Amino acid sequence: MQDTIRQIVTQALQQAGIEPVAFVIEHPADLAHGDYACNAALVAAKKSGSNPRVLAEELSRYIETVQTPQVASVEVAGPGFLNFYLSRDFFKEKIAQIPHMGDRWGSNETLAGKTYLVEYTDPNPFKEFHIGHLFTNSVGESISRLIAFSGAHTKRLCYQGDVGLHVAHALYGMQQLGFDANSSFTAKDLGKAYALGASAYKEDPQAQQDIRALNKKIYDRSDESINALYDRGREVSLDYFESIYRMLGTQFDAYFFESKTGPAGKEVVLAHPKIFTQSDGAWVFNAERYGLHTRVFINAEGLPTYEAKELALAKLKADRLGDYDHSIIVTANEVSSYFQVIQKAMHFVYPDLAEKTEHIGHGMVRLQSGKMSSRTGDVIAALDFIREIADAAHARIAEASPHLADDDILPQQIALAAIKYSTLKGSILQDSVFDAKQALSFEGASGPYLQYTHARIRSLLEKANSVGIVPSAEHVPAEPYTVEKLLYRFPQVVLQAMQLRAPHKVSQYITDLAGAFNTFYAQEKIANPEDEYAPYKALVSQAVAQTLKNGLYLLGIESPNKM
RNA sequence: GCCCCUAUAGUUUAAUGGAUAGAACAGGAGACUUCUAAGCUCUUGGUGGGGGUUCGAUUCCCUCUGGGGGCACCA
Repeated sequence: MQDTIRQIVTQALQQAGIEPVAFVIEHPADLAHGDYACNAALVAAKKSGSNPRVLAEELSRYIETVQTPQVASVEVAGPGFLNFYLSRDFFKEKIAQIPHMGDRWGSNETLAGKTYLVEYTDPNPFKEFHIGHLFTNSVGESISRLIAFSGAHTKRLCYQGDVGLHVAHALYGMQQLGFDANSSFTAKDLGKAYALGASAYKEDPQAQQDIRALNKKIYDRSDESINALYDRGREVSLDYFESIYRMLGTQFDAYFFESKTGPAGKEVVLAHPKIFTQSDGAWVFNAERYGLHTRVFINAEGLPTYEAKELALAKLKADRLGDYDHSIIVTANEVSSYFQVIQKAMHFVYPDLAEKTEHIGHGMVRLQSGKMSSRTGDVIAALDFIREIADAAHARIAEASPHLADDDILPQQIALAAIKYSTLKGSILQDSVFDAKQALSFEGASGPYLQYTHARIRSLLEKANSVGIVPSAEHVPAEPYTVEKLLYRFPQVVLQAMQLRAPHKVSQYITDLAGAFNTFYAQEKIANPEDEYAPYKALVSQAVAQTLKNGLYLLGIESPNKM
């Protein structure tokens, strides 16, 4: 459709004797400005120094002579926009297609034949899985789904730090708490042990020495009892993470561990003595000449740092997953400046991989009290957080829909919707302040609001069916409903969200759509067998439900049929 | 101190240099009492300060102020 309009405008420019210009055709945010708006006259007038309004009038005269079944009319508005209005038939035909396309409605083939890797979540074993990981997971999952929905073969990856000083902190804490490989401890205990070890490291010089020694033993696996404790702790931690991934609806295709990237990272750095240089006994990459920071890749003790490991990880991904076209890594933006250095170094070491690597540094989750820190144990565990909101959802269900009070997955579905929506409702690049009160609210622009609208349509369609209404586009009212004017835009929203890595384009759009539908619902009786338009209203409702479901899917949110 | 990001209504936020800065929550008013009220309608209220570029700036540039992140052997 956009191409058709582009063609019409291009021809009009030609007939008006104007040189081709780069113009934009977009959906105006305000429906009063038509279905498509074009700024060609503004651009062309700027170039020639003429009056954009006059030029637009001239173009519209040419455009009016072109007859197409989809375009109903064109008008000049504002400073010189050309606003196109689409025909009744266009909307009717579009809406009729949506239920047939089902779960594929809105998808595109832009990335067909390509393989994309998306790495996200990346929790560290032995540490708590907190709401920051929840944030990264929501972002990464949504981006993965947007990319897959654009036709790419998408592989989800998770990189977990199973070695390093943080593990030594945890093991030290476990020893202090009296745990051994045979004691039964939980992931929660590990979190406590970590906090204990971390503060001891900071405050007690002796503990610091012990922890450093422990760290070395973990690396070289020289102590049987420590190996056993480590192995058990790692297993407990990873099992715990796995249960969280299941709950969140993320299924990873491959896992990578720092215990594997470490040796490879050291090797690759030492293999490039011209790119990395020695400084104070450490191997560093001097990135200052590129306007970045110099960073240590192998420390003075000969151990590879995060930077070296990240370098090796890129290679490891290629080795294990075969040839890929693009690799996305989603993390919080606190590591963004390291990433620039790593990517610069990668540019020399693995130029082809560096080309294909993209880092997305999303905003940080902040508590009202300030930065969340797992070092001091000042974190909100993801599971506690989800549980708290699920409890609130359960209370709401018991009150509003008592017949569903025994449904044991619904509260969690609603809780996750609330969390994921609040994560993805705005730009992922901005920091977000964690507001418990807002997270517990299921009203207004929220995940549960969208789920509710979807569930209500499902039940409405059941009702319509029971009174013999079969959705169809046979009889349509003269004027399209507002929801119709929004529905056909969905594929374009999805494409834009994927290209901009901006899931909030989707959340914003389906929120608008739900709002428009709720207005429609309040104004029109749908399951009314007497109404000649009832089958069409049912069809429109069906299309809205499908669009909400697909949109929610792209945000990683489930769409229960009843709530 | 240096580098990067950032500042929109009381709060959470949207807006490839374009149309009357768009929503949600909170606040105020209301309708229906008919398909799920987690809903609907109306309403109060906003671009941190100062310059500049432009026909046009929330958007680009400079500066001041506030917030956040980072600044080599943690990840």
